[in-house]
Amino acid sequence: MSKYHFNEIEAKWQKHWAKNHTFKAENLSEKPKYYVLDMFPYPSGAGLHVGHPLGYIASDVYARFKRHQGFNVLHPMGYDSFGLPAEQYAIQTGQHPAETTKVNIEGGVDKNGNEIEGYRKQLDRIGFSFDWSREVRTSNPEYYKWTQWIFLQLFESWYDKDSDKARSIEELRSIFSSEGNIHINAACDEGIAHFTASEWLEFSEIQKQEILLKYRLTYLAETEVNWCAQLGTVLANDEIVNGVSERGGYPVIRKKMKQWSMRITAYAQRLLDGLDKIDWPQPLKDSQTNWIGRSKGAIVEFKVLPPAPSKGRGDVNVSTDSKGRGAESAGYLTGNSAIIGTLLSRAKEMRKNPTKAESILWNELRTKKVGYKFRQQHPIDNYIVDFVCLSKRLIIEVDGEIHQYQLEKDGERELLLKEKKGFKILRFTNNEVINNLQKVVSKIESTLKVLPTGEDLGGDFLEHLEQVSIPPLGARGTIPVFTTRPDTIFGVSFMVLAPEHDLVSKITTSEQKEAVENYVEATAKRSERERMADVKTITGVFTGAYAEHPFTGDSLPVWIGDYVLAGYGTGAVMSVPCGDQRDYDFAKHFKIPIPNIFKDADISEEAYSDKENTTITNSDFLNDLSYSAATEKIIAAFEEKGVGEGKINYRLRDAVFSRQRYWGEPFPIYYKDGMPHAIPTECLPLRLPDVEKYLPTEEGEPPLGRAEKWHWDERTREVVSPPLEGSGEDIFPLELNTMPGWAGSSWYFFRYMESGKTESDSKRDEVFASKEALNYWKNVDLYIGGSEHATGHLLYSRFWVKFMHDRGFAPVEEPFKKLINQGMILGESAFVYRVTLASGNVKEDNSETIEILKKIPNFFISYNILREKGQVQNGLLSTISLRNKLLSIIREQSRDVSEDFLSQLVPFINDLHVDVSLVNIHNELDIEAFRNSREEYKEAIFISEKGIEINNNNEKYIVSREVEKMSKSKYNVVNPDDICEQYGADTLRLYEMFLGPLEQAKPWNTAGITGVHGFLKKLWKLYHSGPDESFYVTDSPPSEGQGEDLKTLHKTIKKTQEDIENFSFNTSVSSFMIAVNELTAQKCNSKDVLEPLAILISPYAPHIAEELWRKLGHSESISTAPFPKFEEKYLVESSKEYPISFNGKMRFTLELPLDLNKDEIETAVMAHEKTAQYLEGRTPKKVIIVPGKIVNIVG
RNA sequence: GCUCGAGUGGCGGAAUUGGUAGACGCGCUGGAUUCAAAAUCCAGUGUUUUAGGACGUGCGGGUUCGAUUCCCGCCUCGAGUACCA
Repeated sequence: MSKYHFNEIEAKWQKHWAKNHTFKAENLSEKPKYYVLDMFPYPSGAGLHVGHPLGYIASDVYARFKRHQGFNVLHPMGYDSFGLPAEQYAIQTGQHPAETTKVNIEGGVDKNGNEIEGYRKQLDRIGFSFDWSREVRTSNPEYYKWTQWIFLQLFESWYDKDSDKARSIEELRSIFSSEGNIHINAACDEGIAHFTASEWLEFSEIQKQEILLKYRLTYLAETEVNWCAQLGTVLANDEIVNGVSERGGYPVIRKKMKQWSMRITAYAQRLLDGLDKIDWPQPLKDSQTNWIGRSKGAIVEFKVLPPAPSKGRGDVNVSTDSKGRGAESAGYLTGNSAIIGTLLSRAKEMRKNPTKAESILWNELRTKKVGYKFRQQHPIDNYIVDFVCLSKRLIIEVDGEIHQYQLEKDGERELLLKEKKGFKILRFTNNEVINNLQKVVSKIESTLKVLPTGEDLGGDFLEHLEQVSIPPLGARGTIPVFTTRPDTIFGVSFMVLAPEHDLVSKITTSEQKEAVENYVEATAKRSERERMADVKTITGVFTGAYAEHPFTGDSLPVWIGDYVLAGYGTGAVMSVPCGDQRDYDFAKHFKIPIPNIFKDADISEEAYSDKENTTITNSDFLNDLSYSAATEKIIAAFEEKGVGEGKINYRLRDAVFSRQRYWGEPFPIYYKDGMPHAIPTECLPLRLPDVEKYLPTEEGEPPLGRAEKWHWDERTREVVSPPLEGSGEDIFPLELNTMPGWAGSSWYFFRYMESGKTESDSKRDEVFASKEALNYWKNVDLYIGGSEHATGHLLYSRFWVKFMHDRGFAPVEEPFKKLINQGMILGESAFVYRVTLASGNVKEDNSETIEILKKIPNFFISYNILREKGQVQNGLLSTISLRNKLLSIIREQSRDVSEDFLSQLVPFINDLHVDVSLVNIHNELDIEAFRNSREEYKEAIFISEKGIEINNNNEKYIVSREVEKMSKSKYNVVNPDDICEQYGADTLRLYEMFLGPLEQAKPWNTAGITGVHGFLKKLWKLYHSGPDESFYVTDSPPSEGQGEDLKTLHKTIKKTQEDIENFSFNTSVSSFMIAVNELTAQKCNSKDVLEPLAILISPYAPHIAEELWRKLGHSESISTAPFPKFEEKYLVESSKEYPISFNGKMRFTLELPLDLNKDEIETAVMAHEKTAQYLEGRTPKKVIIVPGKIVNIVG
C-alpha cells in the first residue's frame, strides 16, 4: 500500500540532490552549453509570496528540459544584496545592513524577535535545480572587489568615435603627447579647448588630470541630478516614477551637484543597433528604443545681437568661452554662474540679517584685522559660506542657528569645498564665538599662518555681478539649437532657452533682469512632479535680448520658458509656431507673430505638424520643396555658411553613478589636489568601513564621512585615519559616495560562469571570471524576469558588457540572447463591509457622544445583501429597513443607549481588507478567527446572507473579492511555504505554470490548486495499480494490438516538447492531465509508456518523477535521462471524423477513411441522409472539401 | 497625448497555417459511496428556445465557401512614457 506522500518524497529528493550536487554545471564538458538565468533577486525581509517564484519555476522547467535534451546547463542563483531597504532598516534599528541581509538570506531572528525563514530555505523548498556552488552576493567584498575593478577600467578608458569603441586612457595620453587633442574624435564633455602636443607636455599634472577627466568613461562632473531629500540621495532617471522616487514615493527635485557619471551616451547608437540582434519581447525593445530616443535633425547657431543702444549700457565687454561662461576667470568669482542670481540674492539677505555670533566674528575679521582679507556670506560653487579668506582658501563656518536658506544642507557640500575645491574649513559653534571669542580668533590666526598664500584679486563680488549682468556683446556669443525640422527655419519667429541655460544670465538686459531672475528662481523651486502636473499652463519671460536669423537676418526675440528642457539637445529651441504645437501655444499666449511657411495649410487653430504632405513656402530658396528635399538642402546651406550641420541627437543622458548612501560599493577613488585618483587594482577590494550611524554627518556628508579611518595612504597603500596637522603628505581623503544598486547587477552573469570558490579549479580570487569560462559560456541563453527592469538594469548591463567587450574583457557584446518577461501574479483581496453607526450631529461631537458611540458594536454585513440591493450610496447605507434592523439588534442587546440618541444615528459603510487566510474557497469568512484577529472586532455583529444576525454555524458571512497587486498591506499574500506544506512543491510548480501564459498577469486563486493536486494523485495511482495500491508496472508490451496508450504517449511527447520550446507551459500541463486521464481509462501499466511519461513530467514535477524513476528501477537521477523521442508512426490515423458544414455552419460529423479523395468524400457526404435533410431540397452551388479537414456545402 | 499589449462561459484559460469555438482545471448541479463529513468516483454544465433550431469570441463594417484568427473604423482595460524641439 502506498499513498502519494508528497512531503516525504520532496524532502527526500531535495536532500539527495543537495548531497550529490546533482545540478552542478561543468566548465569542461563535451555537451553543448546552455545558460538559464533568473533576474537577480533582492533579498527583502518580507520573504517570498507565490508571485516571486513564477519566473524561477519557468526557468527551472526549461533548465531541466535542456538537461534531458543533453545540454550542460548553467542555472545559478544569487542575491543583489546591496540596496536601500536594508539601509533604511539599519537607520531605524541601528543594525548593520550586512547582518540583516544575511538573516534575510539565510534565516534567523531579527531584532524584533521575528523568526525569519530566509530566502534560501524558501527557494530550496520549491525544488529548484540551481547550482548553488556558484552563488554570488553583491555585498560580499569578494564580489564587489570586481565591481570596483570594472569601475576602474571605466575610469581608465575613453571612447574613440572613429574606431567606435572604448580604448585605454594610456593610449589617449600618448596621442596627446604626440599630436595634442586636435584629431581626437571622442565621446567627451563639451567645450574642451584644443591643445597641441607641446602644450600638453607643458601642462601640470593637475591640469592633465582635469582634461583626462573630461574624456573618461566614468567621470566626475557637475550635473543636474535628481535629488531626493527624504532618501538623502540622488537617483537615476529610471529610479523615478511619475516624478517621485520609485522606492518610498518621495518628491524629487532637480539640482546641480558634482557627481560620478557613466558615459553611457557614448554607446547610444550601439545600444540601439544591438536590439536587432537579440530575441527580446517587442515592448521591452520599444521602451529601450524610446529611452535612448534617437532623433535626426540639425544643429544651428543663432547669433546673439548686441542690445539696441537705447536699451542699455551695452558697452561692457565680458569674454565668454564656448559654453558661454563669462567672468569665471576672476579669482573671487567663485560661485556657480548658473545659479548665481539666486545665490546672490540669498547672500545679500544673509548679510543683512546676520546671527549674533556672525556679527561678533565679522567685527574681528573685517578690514584685514587678522592680517588677511575676509569676505562675508560669499558664494562658492553652489553654496554660501559664512566667511572666507580667498587668498588662504580658508572657510570659517559658524554653526547653530542656521539661515533658513541653508536648511537643505546636502552631502556634497563639505566634500566639495574641502576635497575638490581645496578649501580648508574651520568650524565654530555659536557658543564658542560668543563666549570665547579670543580663542576663536587665535585659532583663525594660527591656521592662517600655516596655510600657503594664493591670490585674492580685489573688488567686491556683489558689485562685480551688478556689472556682469549687463548683457555682453554677442560677437562671439551664439545660441546653438537642435531641431528635427531644419526645413522650417524660415518659420522661426522667436527663440526660447531653458531657464537653467548658462546664457540666460549673460544675455538678459537690465530692464528684464528682475523678471528673469524671479522666473528662474521660481522654476528651480518647482519639483519635477509639479512641472509635470501642469503642462498646460504656459509660462515664460522675455530676456530683452535678440538673436539674428542666420538667413533672413531678422531679429528674433529670445525668451526663456520651462517648456524647454535644459537636458535635451542644447537646452534651447528655435521656435517655429506654425509647425510645432508647443511653440504655437507659446506664441499665441505671448502674442508673438506666427508666420506660415506651409503651402495651403490652415494654422488659424493649431500648428501644422505634418511632415509627409508638406510643401514649404515663404522660405526663400526652400520654396516649393517637400520636407525631405528641403531638409537636405537647408543642411547643405548650414554647412556652407558655417552656421550648422546635420546631427543625430539622443534623449539618453549619462547615468549618474554616485549615491549618498552607506550600503553600496565604495568607490576605489581618493582625492589629491582636488583631482580623483584610482586606488591600485592590486589593493582591491576597498572594504566598506564601519560607521556608528547610517545617517549623513552633521555637515551633510554621506554616511561614509562618519568612518574613523577613511583616508588613503599612497605610501603604505592602505586605508588610514585622517592625517594630523602638519604631517601626512601622502594621505588623502577617500570618496564618500557609494555606487548605485545597478553597479553590482550589471555584470553578475559573468561571475556565475566561473566555478564557485569551493571548487578546486576556481579562479574567483584572481579574475572576475576566467577567459576559459567566459569563452565557454559566452552569454545568457535564456533570461527570465519582470519588465520593471526594462530601462534600468537591462540597459546598464548591455552598456557594461559592450564596454567590457571593447576592452577585451568579455567575448560577447550582448549579455542576454533571449529574454522573457514573466507576468505578475496578482492577489485576490477579500473585503468585509463594516457599518459604523455615527451620530448624525457631527458638529456636536463631544466626549460624551463618543462614550455612547463606543457602546455600539461594529456591524459587518454580508456582501451579497449589499450587492443585490445596491444599498450603498456614497458610503451611506441607503435602506431604511436595514438600518432599523441594526437598531433593533442594539435594543435587543439592551445596551445603555437612549432611544433619542439611536434615532440620530447615521450608518456609514466602508469596505475593509480582510486577511485572505480567514476566508475559505467559497468566500465564507471564518467569523471566530476574524473576531480574534483584532480586539475591536471581538464584539462585532455579523449579518448573514439572509439578512439576520449570525449566531450559529448555518448562517454564512460572504466576503467580496477583488483582484489587486499581491502585497502585505492588502492582506492578500499567499505564502509558497504554506502551499508546499499543504499540497507539495510539485503541486505548486504545476499550478503556477498552469495558471496561464507566463508573460501575462493573472490572479492567484488558491481554490484552483486542487485540480493539479488531484492530477498528481492520479499520476501516482497510475503507477500504483497493484493490489493495495502497490507499485505495479509491467514489462509486457503496451496494450497489445490497440496501441492506444502509445498513441497517448507520443501525442503528449510531441505536445510537451513543442510547448516547452514555445514557453507555453500552461498548455503542456493540460496535456499531462489529458494523458493521465486517458492512460488511466486505458488501464495502462506498461513500462514502455510509463517510463517515458515520468521523464516528460520531470521538468514540472521533479520530485514525484524522481521517486517514480527510482521505483522503476533506476539508480541514477532522472535529471539527465534523455527526453523521449517522438515517433510519428504512433499517431497515424486511418479515418477522420469530418465536420460537415452548410454555409459555414457545422451541422453534423461523419467518420470517413482518410485515404478518400475529394470526389469520394463528396459522394459519401451527398449520400448521407442528414445532408438531404439540411439541404431541404436545394441543390448545392458548391461543395468545398479540404481532405483531412472539413467539408462545407454551399447552397 | 504618444507607444505597446489585451478584450473568448460564473472564474483561470485552450483553439497549430483562416477549417468542429470554449480543450484542461476551478466553481456549480445531480448521483454513487459514507452514520456523517472529508476524500474518491460517475454524469451534466456558453446563452436562449416553441427542443427543430436560433444566437454566441468588446462594438460596427469588410474580405472569404468559411473569420476568435486577415483588413478598416471605433470602444474599454492594462503597461510604459511624459513638453524630447
